[in-house]
Amino acid sequence: MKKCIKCDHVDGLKRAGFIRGKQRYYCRHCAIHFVYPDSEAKTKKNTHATIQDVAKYLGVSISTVSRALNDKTDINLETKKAILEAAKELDYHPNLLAKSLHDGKTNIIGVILPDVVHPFFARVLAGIQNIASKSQYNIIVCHSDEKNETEIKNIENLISFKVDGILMSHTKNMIDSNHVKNAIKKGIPVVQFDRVFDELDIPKVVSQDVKGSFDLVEHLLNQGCRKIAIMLGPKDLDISNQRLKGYLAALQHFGMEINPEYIVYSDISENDSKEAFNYFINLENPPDAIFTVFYSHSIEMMSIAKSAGIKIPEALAFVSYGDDSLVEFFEPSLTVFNQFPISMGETSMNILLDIIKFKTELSAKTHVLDGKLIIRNSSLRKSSN
Amino acid sequence: MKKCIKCDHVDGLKRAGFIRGKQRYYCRHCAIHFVYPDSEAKTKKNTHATIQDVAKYLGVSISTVSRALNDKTDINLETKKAILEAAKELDYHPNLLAKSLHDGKTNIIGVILPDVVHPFFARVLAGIQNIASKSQYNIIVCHSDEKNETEIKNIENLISFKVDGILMSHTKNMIDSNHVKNAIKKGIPVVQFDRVFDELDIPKVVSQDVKGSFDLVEHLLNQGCRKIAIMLGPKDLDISNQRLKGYLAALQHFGMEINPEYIVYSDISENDSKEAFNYFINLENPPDAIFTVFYSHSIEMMSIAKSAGIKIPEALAFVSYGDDSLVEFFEPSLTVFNQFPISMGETSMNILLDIIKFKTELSAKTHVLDGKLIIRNSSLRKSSN
DNA sequence: CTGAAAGCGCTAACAG
DNA sequence: CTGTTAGCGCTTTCAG
Repeated sequence: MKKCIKCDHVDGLKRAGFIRGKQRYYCRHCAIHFVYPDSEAKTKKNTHATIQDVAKYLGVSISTVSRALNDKTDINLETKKAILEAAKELDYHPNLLAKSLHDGKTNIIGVILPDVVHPFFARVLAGIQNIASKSQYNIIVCHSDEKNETEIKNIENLISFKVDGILMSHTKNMIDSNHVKNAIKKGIPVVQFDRVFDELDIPKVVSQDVKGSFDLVEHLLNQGCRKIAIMLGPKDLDISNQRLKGYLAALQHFGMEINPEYIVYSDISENDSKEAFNYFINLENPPDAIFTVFYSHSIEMMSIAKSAGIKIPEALAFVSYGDDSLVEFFEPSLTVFNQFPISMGETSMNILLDIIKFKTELSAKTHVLDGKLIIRNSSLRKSSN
Repeated sequence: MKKCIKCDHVDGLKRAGFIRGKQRYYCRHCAIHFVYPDSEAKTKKNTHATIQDVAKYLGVSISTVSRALNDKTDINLETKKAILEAAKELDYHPNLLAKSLHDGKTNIIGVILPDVVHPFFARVLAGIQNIASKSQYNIIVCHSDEKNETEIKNIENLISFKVDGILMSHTKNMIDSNHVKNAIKKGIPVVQFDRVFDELDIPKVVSQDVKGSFDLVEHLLNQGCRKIAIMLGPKDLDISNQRLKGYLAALQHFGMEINPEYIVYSDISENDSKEAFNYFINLENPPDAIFTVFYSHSIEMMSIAKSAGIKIPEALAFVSYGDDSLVEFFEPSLTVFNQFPISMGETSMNILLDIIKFKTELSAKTHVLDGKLIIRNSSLRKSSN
C-alpha cells in the first residue's frame, strides 16, 4: 500500500497525473503533490530491467505494468502510455523464461538434425526457419552428428527445455525409437522428416522416395541403359528401403532382370564412393548406369570415371537425388530427382504448428512431398528428351 | 510437517527405511510402520514430472530431492538412492526454464546467421555445435536471412531469452550496430565472426581476408596473368574492403597498375555473376583472370565462359574463396583460398565461452584464422607449380 | 481502473 | 542429514 511521502498516511492519497513520465500523487493530509523518488532501476547497468523496475520507477504496481505491456483493456490510457514510455526508457525486455515458466509453453521448437553441413538438411532448416520466424517461434537446433547417443541426449535436453514441439530426422543407423516415445509420452508433439521411423505413430514428412527412384530408373531405361547399379544409403534407414523399392519396382515394371550384384549400401564414410565405383567397374558384367542416392557420390564417381577415360553418359550414365543448385555446373551436369528440401522444412513446421495450435491428436499420417526429375547430361544419351 | 497417518501426531514420528522405494515411517504412539499413500504423480500422463512429484511420491521434502538430484554431499546415501530411483520411475526431467530463472543463466547461446543454406555458414554452425555439445550449451539459431530488420529482431529476441552469449555474422548490408550495442549494454557477451563491425569494441573472428586475396592475386601473377579483375561482395561489408585491400596490396607490391574497371561489387542477387561476367568480357581491354569472392560466382562464370568457347585457364583464369569439398570436382577444378569455416565456428564459440566462464572483459581483439591457398586447374597455366 | 497475492519449478540460505 | 522458506520474473485471479 502506498504511503504519503511526508505523513505516512495511507488514506488521503490519490493519483494526480504524471510528471516527467512518473506517477504523481496528492496527499489530502499534507496538501502536497509529490512523486516517489527514483529507484536505482535506471542507473543499474549490465543487468536486465524487469517489470518490477518499471513499476518502481513509476510508482505503480507490477500488475498494472504487466497489463500495459500486454495490451490489456482494463487500464487507463494515460497510465499505459507512461508505462510504455518508461519501459522504453529503461530498455525493458520481457523475460521469456519467466513467462514460459508461468504459462507452460515456451514458443520454442527443437530441431534435431543428423548433419547441419549437408546441403539437404541445411535447406530443410532454412525452410523451418521461414515458418518459425513468421509465427514467432524460436528454434533450438540440435546436431546429432549422426551419433545415436547424441540424438538420445538431444531429446532429453529438449524435454528439459519444455519445448513446445520437436522436428527431427534420425541418425543414419538409429534402430530404436524409445527416446522419441519418451518425448511423446510427455505430450510433446513430434514430427519426423526425411529419415523417419515407420513404427512411430506420429506425422511424417518424406519425399517421393519410391517414385523418385522409379522415375530415375525409368529415365535410364528410356536412355537405353540396361545394367543399372544402385548405391543406396545406410541399410538401417527406412529411406534406403523406400528408394530400393522404387528401383526394384521400375525394373520389374519394365520386365528387366534384377541383379543383386548391382545393389550396394553405403555408410556415408570417407571412401565410400571410390570403393563402390571400383567394385562396380570390376564386376564381370559391369553396369552401364550408376544411380547413387547422394549426389556427392555421383560427382566423385564421375570424376574417377572421367580420369579413367570412361565416356559419360555413353559408356556409363549417372543419376542421383539432388539438392544443390550447383549440380548443374558439374561436367557433365548431373541428372537428379530434386526433393525440394526447403519445402520439406516448411511443411514439417506447418504440420507441427497445427498440432500445437489445435491440439490435434497426433495423426500418424505420412505426407509425401512432390519431387521432380531434372534431366541433364550425365544420363542424356538420346537427344529426343 | 509430517503427521502420523493414523493418530495425526507429529512428534513420535521417525523414518524407518524405504519400502519399494518409498520412505517408510514409524509412529511411536500407534506403534505402526507405514508409508504415505501414492500421490497421483505417477499416473499423471501427458505432463512433466516435477521435483515436487518426486518429493510427494517418496514422502520427503523438495529440498531433499533437489539435493539428491544435484549430487550434493549432505544427504543420506540411502535417501539419495531412493530419490534417484523414484526420479527415473516417474521419468523426471529437470525444468531448465525454472533453473535458469533461478540462477540467472540459461546455458543457451544465440547464433545469428545471415544465410543457413550457404555452405560457409552451415559449416561455421557445425563448428559452433561441436564446441557447444562438449560444453553442455544449447544453441538457438536465428536466421536473419540477410534482412536488417530480422537481424535486429533476432537480437531483441535473444535478449528476451536471456541467452548467456551471442555469436553473430551480420547481414550483407547492415550499416548500423546499435542493436548489438544494446545487447552489450545489458551485459551479454557478443562475438562477431566473418562479417564484423570494426567499430564495435568486442572480439571478432575473421579469416585472413587480406592475405587470402593477396595470395590469390600473387598466384595469378605467377601464372602470367596481368589483367586481374575482381568481383567483391556487397560494398557495405567490412570483409569486402579487407579483400579488396589484399587485392590492391598484391598488385602494388608487384608493381602492377590498378585498373578501376576491373573492380566490381556484388549484392548477392540472382544474376550477379552473369552480369559481371558480361561486363568484364565486353570491356575494351578484358581481363585475363577473374577473382570472385564467392566460389559459386566463379563456377557460374566458368560455365558461361566454357560455352562461349573461352579457354580456361589459358585465356581466362579463375580463383575464389572456397568452402565446399565439391569444388575440386568442377571442370576445371577451382583454385581457392580455403577459410576452414568449421574452425571459425569452433574458435568463435571457444572465445565466447571463455568470456562467459572467466567474466573476462570483452577484449576487442580480432582473431585472424589461417587459411590456405589450394591451387587447382582453373588457374594453373604453368606446370611448374 | 489498480493493487495484493498466489503460483509456475527450482535452488540456496537458514533452521533444526 | 532434512525441512521450511524466500525469491527468480511474470501472469492472473480476486478484491477493492
